[in-house]
Amino acid sequence: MPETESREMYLKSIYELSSTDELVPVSLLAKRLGVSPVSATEMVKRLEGYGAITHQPYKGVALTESGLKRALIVIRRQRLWGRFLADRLKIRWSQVYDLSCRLEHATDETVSEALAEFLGYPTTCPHGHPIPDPDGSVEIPPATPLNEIGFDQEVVIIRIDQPELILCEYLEEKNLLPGTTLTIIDEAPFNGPFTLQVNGKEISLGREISARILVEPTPS
Amino acid sequence: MPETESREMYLKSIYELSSTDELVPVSLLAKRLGVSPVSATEMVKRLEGYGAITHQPYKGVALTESGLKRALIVIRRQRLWGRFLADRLKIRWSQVYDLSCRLEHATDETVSEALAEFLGYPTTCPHGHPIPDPDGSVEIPPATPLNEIGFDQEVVIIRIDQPELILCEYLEEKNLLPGTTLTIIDEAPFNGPFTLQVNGKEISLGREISARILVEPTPS
DNA sequence: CTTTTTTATAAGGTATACCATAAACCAATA
DNA sequence: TATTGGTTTATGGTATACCTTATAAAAAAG
Repeated sequence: MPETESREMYLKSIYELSSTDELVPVSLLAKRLGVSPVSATEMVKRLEGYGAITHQPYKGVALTESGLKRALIVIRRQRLWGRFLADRLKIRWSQVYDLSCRLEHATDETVSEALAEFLGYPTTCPHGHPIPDPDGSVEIPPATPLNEIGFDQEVVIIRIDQPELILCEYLEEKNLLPGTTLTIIDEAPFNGPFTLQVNGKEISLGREISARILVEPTPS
Repeated sequence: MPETESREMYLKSIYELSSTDELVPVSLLAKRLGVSPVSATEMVKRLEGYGAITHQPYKGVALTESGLKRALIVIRRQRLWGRFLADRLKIRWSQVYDLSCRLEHATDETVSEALAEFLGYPTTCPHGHPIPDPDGSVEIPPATPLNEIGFDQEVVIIRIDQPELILCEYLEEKNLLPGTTLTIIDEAPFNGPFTLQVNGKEISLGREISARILVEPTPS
């Protein structure tokens, strides 16, 4: 399979979207990549032909072993670049994901391994995700979506799932970054927003966003 | 004009090839980019339509003012990445040009300016070429092709023109890098190779290669 | 000045990756 | 069970960027 940027993006997106569920609906994939469902189906067939994914019609797609490895190698590169952009170049946290996404496709093994050494083999990206090994293996530290946490439980943000630009700009403004400590102090009815206590301030946060914020109880 | 990788490569190549002559023959451009003359002509027409280059049929192409600026911005990015790869990642000198060439297209202004600051605003790339300003302006320090230098004149290598992989691997092996001091001690007849004195050793070097090595007399 | 070489153009094709529209199909629900 | 809605397939189209083959035109060389 020739490694094009488009194919790498599909594999990466399937990986990111399959974090919760087993099968990723093609429609969801299409929405994620900003293409029509027809285009996504086309590409899904191509990737299936290459043995990178499996497709259960009307159900969704999943990465094969080799597809998963490819995805994780791409993700390793993006997360290494993420660290570089954030830590060394002092690029704004919210911009890092999108910018590292462009660099990941222009990076081969020589560069990514030299970069890893240069950075001192970091273990997580600026959004809190673990950086896979060069051979494409990761262990994902357990964490709980913020919307599943009860009241008055002090938690610390571990990572942000699917950290797109708009979400990150919002979180950056509210200072909800990995490492931030917070407590849910109220919950509006009818699936309304949570009220959080963060750095002595009260913040209102919608359900959808809070599902993307993964936390764990503070080790008190 | 949408900035595709291919277009950026054409503009960059035209710039690099026009260092000596005014007009770059389309055939030369085609050879440089590894495409057929027909394909190069097609692209030349497109770029002319965008106002990035001018084309004098049967003569060659030249960058317009805006095309030159675009080319120099791309070149700035490549040369900054070149410094990063060589100095920070310790990538082998001969590999740097090709690897930085991939990164240049994945870099926007935010990243390239942050990179410039991180690197401490270097003035030359690892091959000795000056790094253009962010607005696309350069001054090229004078230097003489090695094949135009007389005998027994001690010179120092300033830069390597068109530093492709194969050339660089050869030069790296022979230790002919920017900063190296050498003297031409002999010249074979019928356009045969030069004999150089480098680091106490004698080296034989062909004419074509020596035309790519730009030097200046050592300030003795 | 003619011939050869180089350069350009014309015509037809390939591959990737996207689009819209319409028809067929499955699944879940009313 | 029939219908609705999401999914898939089919068809035809776009854009980029490459290819080969062949012809035409200009430049250089004899």
